[in-house]
Amino acid sequence: LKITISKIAELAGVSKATVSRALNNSGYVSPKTKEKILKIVQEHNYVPDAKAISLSKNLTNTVGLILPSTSGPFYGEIISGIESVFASKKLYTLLMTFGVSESPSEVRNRYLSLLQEKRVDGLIIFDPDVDEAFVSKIVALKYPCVFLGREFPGIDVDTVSVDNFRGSYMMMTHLIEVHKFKKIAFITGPIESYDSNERLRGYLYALSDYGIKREDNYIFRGDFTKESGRNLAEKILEIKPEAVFSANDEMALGFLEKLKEQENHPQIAVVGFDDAMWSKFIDPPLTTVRQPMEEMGKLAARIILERLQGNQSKDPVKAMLHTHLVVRHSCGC
Amino acid sequence: LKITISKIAELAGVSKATVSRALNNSGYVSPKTKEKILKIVQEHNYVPDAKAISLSKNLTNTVGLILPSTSGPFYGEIISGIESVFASKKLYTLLMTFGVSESPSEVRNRYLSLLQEKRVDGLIIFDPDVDEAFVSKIVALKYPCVFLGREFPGIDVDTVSVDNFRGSYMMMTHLIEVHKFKKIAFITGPIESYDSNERLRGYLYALSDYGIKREDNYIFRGDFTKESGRNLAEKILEIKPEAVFSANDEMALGFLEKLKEQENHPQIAVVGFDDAMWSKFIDPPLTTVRQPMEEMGKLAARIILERLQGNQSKDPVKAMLHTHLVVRHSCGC
DNA sequence: CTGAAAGCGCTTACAG
DNA sequence: CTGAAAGCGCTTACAG
Repeated sequence: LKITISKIAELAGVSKATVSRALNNSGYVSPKTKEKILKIVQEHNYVPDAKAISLSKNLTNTVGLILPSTSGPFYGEIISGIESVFASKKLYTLLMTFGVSESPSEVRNRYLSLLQEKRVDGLIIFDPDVDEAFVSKIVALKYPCVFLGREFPGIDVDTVSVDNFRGSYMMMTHLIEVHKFKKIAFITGPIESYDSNERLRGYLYALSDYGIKREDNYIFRGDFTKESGRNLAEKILEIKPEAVFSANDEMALGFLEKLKEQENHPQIAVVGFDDAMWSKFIDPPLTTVRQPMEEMGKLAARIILERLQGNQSKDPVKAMLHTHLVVRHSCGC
Repeated sequence: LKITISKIAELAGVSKATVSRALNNSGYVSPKTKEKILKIVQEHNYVPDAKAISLSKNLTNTVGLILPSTSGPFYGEIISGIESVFASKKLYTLLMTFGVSESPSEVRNRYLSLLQEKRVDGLIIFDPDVDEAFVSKIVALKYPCVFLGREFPGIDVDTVSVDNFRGSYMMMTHLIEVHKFKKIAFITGPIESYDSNERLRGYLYALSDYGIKREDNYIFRGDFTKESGRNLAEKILEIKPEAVFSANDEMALGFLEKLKEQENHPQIAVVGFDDAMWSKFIDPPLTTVRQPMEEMGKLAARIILERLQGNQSKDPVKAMLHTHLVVRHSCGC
């Protein structure tokens, strides 16, 4: 019943090797036999089994894409960036997302095993909290891998990250130069978040560069959830800031909502980071920093592609993409 | 260099078959030899090659997930629904999205070939515009396949869809019973959209059931984009409706934005469909209909799983999930 | 230009 | 309880 290369060979009166050559345009095949073979292939609607090809070539033409569970705004963009370069190259994407109930180490073992089982030819990994030890472990496997959203200066691995520091700094420049704000509160993300720390660093550097004294009680610790922005609102209002810079849009929204619930609430500028899908729709439309997630996906895909095509030994790519200030009305503009 | 089952067998002084049995707990292996084998496996960090297993078992443990390019609100939810049931079952997801520049037939051939190449064991397909002929073609391949968001009553195939008709009808009930509206305009999607047509059908049935005369000039043809909602606004306002029911949230938003730009604009109820990620954040928060996308993903995954476990011949599952009315303020509540 | 044969790394009757 | 052997469906030197 099942139609294989042997059947085709038999029907065409040639060997499997010749059929293989005809199908792959590899080696010489006389035009006549080739034509005959292709005709039979057509008639029987024969398509070679990818599993067999994979085994004999030791190549799956598949790369694993690892993303956090969050159905956040940008994961879709990363995916489309990647897919747009893979589709034309006959490369496939094996998607693995984190389960909410899984521990970080379970997740990591799960995606590590994709490589160990040789189920994929390489990996694109967006794992915000991964540690250097694990990255080194992955790298030791010698498969093409690119990490997204993080930098590992000491490790010989490809990374594509986003300039959080600079984005944050630009936002501060806007608040300070355009709006003349001096009393600017900052809401951080979780203490272990690399992104949050970079954004905080941008805030602090800008203050320093503009000669504004840093006040530690202007810095509030959130956890990236909208709730935390809400809960912090009261305490933040006590210091009577001119502006509140939140390390992400969610917390900015939480703060804004709580703010609007106060009667006679003060006019405070509120800005965020991420440019979430809804940021432009809220009231007032949120001034924020946009991360080039689609570009990130595209670049990662191109890097993997190049590695797959044999440039395994080239120097690691350490790319950092620029963020863009998105000025809307919540800053007072 | 590469460590295979043969090496392990050699090191353990047994045959490959025995190693295979020890690893898979298939057949009998004496505790002693099993222990010895497992120890060596550990030491050498041996992980069997998934490609080889796939070939010999003719099973990839992978299912293809086909989604439109749109990084829309619900695709993320579908994915997490699917992943949540696959992760624990050692099933993998091959993700394929539509390229914007691709023709529908190119796209379909691309995902059809996943099956023909035996790259996946089954398919979960969200292809809003697929035609019956193609569905039949897929079905003929005899692989487990479930179609999302559409029904094919005449075809022996699993489907998981959403009750657009009922969702639309419920919305109308709300507008008519709670708000006593009679003059309700409707904005459709593209004429060929199945979803749009079902939603329109709900609108028309409700009118009829409540004895409200249907006025054809209350129905406006949009194309699901925000722009089309905007562009239709002027014409819609001419008929002075009490409420505008848009076949999706995007167009409702477009209409709302245009409406708010008019000075002294009338108080018109505006409601949508989809419960997009941003719908609750806009001003006023949008009353809409929520589709249970995560559930959809979960159910599809469970169906595929069951088919994969051998219940290939069972009757096709024709599931239709309920939508939920999400009442916020844009309807006047 | 073509074929026989070995190989990719597993699994699985079958025989003992 | 274990091993020898065939098989999964391809590719690819090698020889001619």
